[in-house]
Amino acid sequence: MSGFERYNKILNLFSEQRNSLTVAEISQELKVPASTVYRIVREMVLAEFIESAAGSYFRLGQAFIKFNRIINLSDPLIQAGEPFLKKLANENPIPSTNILARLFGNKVMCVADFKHSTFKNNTSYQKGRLMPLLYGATSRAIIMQITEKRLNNILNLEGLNDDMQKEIFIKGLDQDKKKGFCKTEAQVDIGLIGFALSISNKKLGIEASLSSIFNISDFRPEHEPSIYANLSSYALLIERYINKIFIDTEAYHNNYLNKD
Amino acid sequence: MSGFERYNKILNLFSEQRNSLTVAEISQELKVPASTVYRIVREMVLAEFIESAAGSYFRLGQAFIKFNRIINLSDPLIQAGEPFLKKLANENPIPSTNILARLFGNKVMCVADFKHSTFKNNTSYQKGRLMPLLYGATSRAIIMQITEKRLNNILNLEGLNDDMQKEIFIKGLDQDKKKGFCKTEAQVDIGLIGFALSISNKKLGIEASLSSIFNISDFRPEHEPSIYANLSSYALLIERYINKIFIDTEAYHNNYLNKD
DNA sequence: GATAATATTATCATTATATGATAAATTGTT
DNA sequence: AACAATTTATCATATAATGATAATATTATC
Repeated sequence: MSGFERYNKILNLFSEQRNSLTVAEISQELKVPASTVYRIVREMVLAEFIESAAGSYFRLGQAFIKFNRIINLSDPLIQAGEPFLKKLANENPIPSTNILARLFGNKVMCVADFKHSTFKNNTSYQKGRLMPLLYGATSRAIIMQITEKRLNNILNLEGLNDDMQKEIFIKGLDQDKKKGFCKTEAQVDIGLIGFALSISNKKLGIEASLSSIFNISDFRPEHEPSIYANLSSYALLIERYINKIFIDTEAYHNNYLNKD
Repeated sequence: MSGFERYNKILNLFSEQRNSLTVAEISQELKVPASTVYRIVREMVLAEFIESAAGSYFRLGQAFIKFNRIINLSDPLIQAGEPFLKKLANENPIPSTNILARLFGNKVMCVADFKHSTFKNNTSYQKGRLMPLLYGATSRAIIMQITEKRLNNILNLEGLNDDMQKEIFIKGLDQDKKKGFCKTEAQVDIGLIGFALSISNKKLGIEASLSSIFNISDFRPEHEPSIYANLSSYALLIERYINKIFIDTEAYHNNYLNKD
């Protein structure tokens, strides 16, 4: 364990379920002596990446709130996409949750979401939550974009090692790719149906998706055309807006440099 | 530069204004050779704390979104306070922004906010934003809680070195402490008036404040009683709820341990 | 599409830092 | 007040970070 990994491993012990830990627990999990963990934790407390909670427990620190805000204000995907999620929700024919997601290691992470007030369901998708890579339209619309080689690596990491199964999965993806959209039923949450389209920007390295999730009980086949129409027009709008941001940023940087 | 500080210094170069940087820029700012910066940045990119953007720029990474979510779900102050902010906003006699804030190093950070739909003003206060320590009711209601010694250190860090000025400032704080609430006009944003109360929990180490911000143009003296009534009842509610969370968490931990 | 300019990675001897066992101090509990 | 648990300090040793330089890779320019 060395470098940033040393710190990251500690941070990654924290989760939704286990949001506070003692030094003894960290020490046990990482098989590192307590004296060493104390030293490392103290450093991170100083930087407010960790904070001490009651009863010798430690929690994630406020620094994450601070940096999260900067990302919200500056991430081109969030900036470009978030304003449209509400509009998409309002134009969908039935109650929906609408999601912008992107790759995060070998998982998919929701980076923006808007749930319509009439949508009654606790979807798994929430901003910041990691989702499985192999299930759900949201994820499929992302991994259908990446190269076969990378996909293969990621699939292995996710535990899909069987060649037969892998081939089936990739064939399914290829079909979705041809169609240009993804549709899955109850793959992530039972009772829900999801539709997704890819969003990408090569220059910015963005491999993302826009998706709408509905209750199966609300859904009728005749809704499908308008769902696709909405998704595709907003996906296009978001891609264009991302491009605009990219160009503006470039201009800003050039300007900044010239002033030296 | 050593330990976590090495990584933290790089992260802290990113800001709302400067949300992407090149290695050359980082190298210049920190006076560290580019070859070293490349190595460090690569590590952080791997951990997704930094990500590469277009044109050899780097940005803050998605890891912050992930950890921010865990904090939102688990921070006792946010958990206890956030649900009440909307209610407070609805019960205030005039349009308002309502804020939960706490100490963050020698600054004050907003950790939750709710702006009423009728409140038309871009307050500086937004979740994750660092605010000045010496100005605004929100900040005063926090620093009035801390010990004289610590306050003195923090005031020095904030550049209030003059003994005379310091004394005046502390006397003003003491008066607010006696009154039990803070009221400031136009100290942070012109055209706004703020009211704040302290929120604390010793066991959890929480030193925070609950505040309501209004447009001066909406405000009439006859509103003041109900503003105070609302703030104090919600501050009390939030403190009690924090305590409940504290007790529940303790019980959970005990339960967890007994199962071993 | 070749060439020049930038950006990124690799190498490696030197220097600096992290490690962890132990002891000491602090804090919390009964 | 005594005891247990948590946290900090110490220090010799092992390990990792540093930065100058060279080698690639990527991007921009003509």
